[in-house]
Amino acid sequence: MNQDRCERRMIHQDWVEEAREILPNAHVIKQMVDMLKAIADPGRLQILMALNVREMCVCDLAALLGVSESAASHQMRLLRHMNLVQNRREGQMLYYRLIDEHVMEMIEVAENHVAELAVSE
Amino acid sequence: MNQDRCERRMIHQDWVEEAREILPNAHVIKQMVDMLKAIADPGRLQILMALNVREMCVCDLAALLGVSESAASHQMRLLRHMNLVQNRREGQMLYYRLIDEHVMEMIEVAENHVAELAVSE
DNA sequence: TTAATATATGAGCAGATATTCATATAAGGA
DNA sequence: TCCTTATATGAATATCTGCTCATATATTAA
Repeated sequence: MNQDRCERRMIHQDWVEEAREILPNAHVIKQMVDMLKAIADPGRLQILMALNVREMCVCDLAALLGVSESAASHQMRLLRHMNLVQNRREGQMLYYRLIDEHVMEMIEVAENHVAELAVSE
Repeated sequence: MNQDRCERRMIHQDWVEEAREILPNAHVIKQMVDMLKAIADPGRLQILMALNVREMCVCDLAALLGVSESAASHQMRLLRHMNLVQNRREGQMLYYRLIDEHVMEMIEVAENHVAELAVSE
């Protein structure tokens, strides 16, 4: 098995053990990844950036991205389940807004990163 | 077509247009998403956090994650192509290290986010 | 109550992504 | 030179993800 071979070939066992100690547990890693995955999609990223300006309804977001309302609604469900957005009903429409300030912090870091890439190219 | 229906049903055309103006262009969005996707994976996230402590070789990283060296090498290629890590040869081994400071900024925000989730639960 | 609008949701499909397996390359030692 | 070790890589497979389509729910108006 590869697993065994790798155990035998592990070069710096002390480094690996130290790394294991500083790494968060599997549950925390999963929560971090879930949040990152929520942002790591062109559609959802644009939705989050748009909602940072003002709340919007599903049809607006669908029009913004040029996708069906069903597709937009699926994305909003995902963001809702990740506790990144909330909605407010006004008549027939649901207005979505951001509820998490960390998301925009991360998006800003990503923007800065890309801006620096552009300079260094 | 759904697309047309949605255009017809767009509720706040002015909001949508304003959102379009503040959104980065498609190329920038893609670069941001590529970077986020690179981090949004349990294996790569742990690799990046481990490399933040010290450089490591592929076999160490494979052992750390409990995956084959081939799988680890594929992940490293991806991170390399994203310009997030660099390697340095020392004899037969390649030592990988971080070359991007934004990645850890983002990972720290994600960590804080999860820590706050834990408090509010 | 019936019809229309706005959104939600489940199932299924298509495209993307990660892993495995086999093979290739690069360096060191015999 | 030949063998071993460490890593890289292409192809195939398996899993995941996002979209579409059909249908359901909730609200408003007639």
